[in-house]
Amino acid sequence: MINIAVVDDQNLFREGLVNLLRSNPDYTLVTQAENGKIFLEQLADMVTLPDIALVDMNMPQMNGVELNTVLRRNYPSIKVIILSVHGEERYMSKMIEAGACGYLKKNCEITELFSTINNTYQIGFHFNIETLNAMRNASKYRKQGLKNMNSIPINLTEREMVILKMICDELTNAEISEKLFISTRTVDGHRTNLLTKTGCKNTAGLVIFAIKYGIYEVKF
Amino acid sequence: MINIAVVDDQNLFREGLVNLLRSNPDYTLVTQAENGKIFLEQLADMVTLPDIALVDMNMPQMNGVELNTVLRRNYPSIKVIILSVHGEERYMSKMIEAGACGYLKKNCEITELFSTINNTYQIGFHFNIETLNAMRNASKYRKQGLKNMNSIPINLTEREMVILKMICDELTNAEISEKLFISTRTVDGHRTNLLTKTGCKNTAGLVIFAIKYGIYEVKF
DNA sequence: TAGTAAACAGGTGTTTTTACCTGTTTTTCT
DNA sequence: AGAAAAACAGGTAAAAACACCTGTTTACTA
Repeated sequence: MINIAVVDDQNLFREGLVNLLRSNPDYTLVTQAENGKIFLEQLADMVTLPDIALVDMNMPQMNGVELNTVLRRNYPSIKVIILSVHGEERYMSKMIEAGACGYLKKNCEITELFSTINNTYQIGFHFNIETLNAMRNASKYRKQGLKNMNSIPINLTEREMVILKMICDELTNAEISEKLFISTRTVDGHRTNLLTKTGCKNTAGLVIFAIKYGIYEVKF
Repeated sequence: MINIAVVDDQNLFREGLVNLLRSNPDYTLVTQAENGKIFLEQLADMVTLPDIALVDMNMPQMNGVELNTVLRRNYPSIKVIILSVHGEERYMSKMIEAGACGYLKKNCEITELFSTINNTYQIGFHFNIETLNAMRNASKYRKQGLKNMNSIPINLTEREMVILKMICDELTNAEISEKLFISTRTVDGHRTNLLTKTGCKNTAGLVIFAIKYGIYEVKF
């Protein structure tokens, strides 16, 4: 018998998941909560702690990483499986560093849900090959001198990337235009597009954006 | 049927392992080699490539990591399981970054050897909880290592630091002057001093300098 | 107490960036 | 073949940055 808790702010999804878990006779649902804060309060006066906590990554008040960190410290026996929606793979490594024992996409197969829970309970963790690759990449990026490589939240064209890099190299529009054999007006246009696309105010903002998203690499 | 190769320079251990593998009817030993170099030569004129390669970490000529890297590039279908003696846990994360699909201690149980091989063949990888913890720690260390910023090679005054930070926050001279209750001319003076002291050409250079030396921290 | 560094601030002018336009050509995708 | 996206480039003007000058006040310290 595995004691399970579900922490997710999306009520419909949570209820659905709860029902799904109840359909499996091996599981006992000990509690469910809307966010990390409520869950911690519930834990405080609970007799039997859950073995497994299925925790949504994105929650108001206290998100998955934060909750994960607190649980790791105060309730190390609880194994946390992170639930995420597609496209949040870039946070995988953060999760694992924070102490997650498993990682599941919300659109996974039911069998995968069950096998992840069972494996995590028995072996102590469960990750699929996808998670592993995400971790590998995260390590690689760190190697390059970046703490974390967030994927670029907007679509920059190839040309915009090139010009952004050159801006980071302290080149002026005139210098960039020379190097690329284009008019300064064109460079200007790209620069303007970069500012609007990124939502930055000026050059300083562009440089930070470039570093943040790995477009420009700072040599230490 | 799983095709297996063994690469290990310790002849006795290798022969023992080979016999052990032969005892399992699910496995076919396609080749064995003393080191990475020989193994690569063997692979070159081999008809059926191995599915799994059990590779010792410490080998003369070409060690586990190097071989791993080459295999990953030239024979991506071969899944590498690293064999190591006790006390080499600190290299685990290196292995995984290099593309290892599994990690086994040489003093492990035979059942663990078999389950690792089977899991790696079926799922694509297999790690135990110990490996996972090693990876977690490695990430942590890397994180801390990055905080060891280079010490600032020049003497910036307190005021210059403050203004440099504000420049990184995308503030203009006018905005900085407002916040600090000083004239824009003064801010301008500080900015000029920053440029001459750091040897930068413009704002982009200042931002990169600030990040490089930990004066400004990029939030990821 | 004289010297020095730092913060302050004014003047003047140039260069660069930023912000609006406008449009054409080329490439890419359907 | 037609639509859409990207790269290209011109005009105008204001805002900001950059350069080089001047000087005062304050504080520390040799």
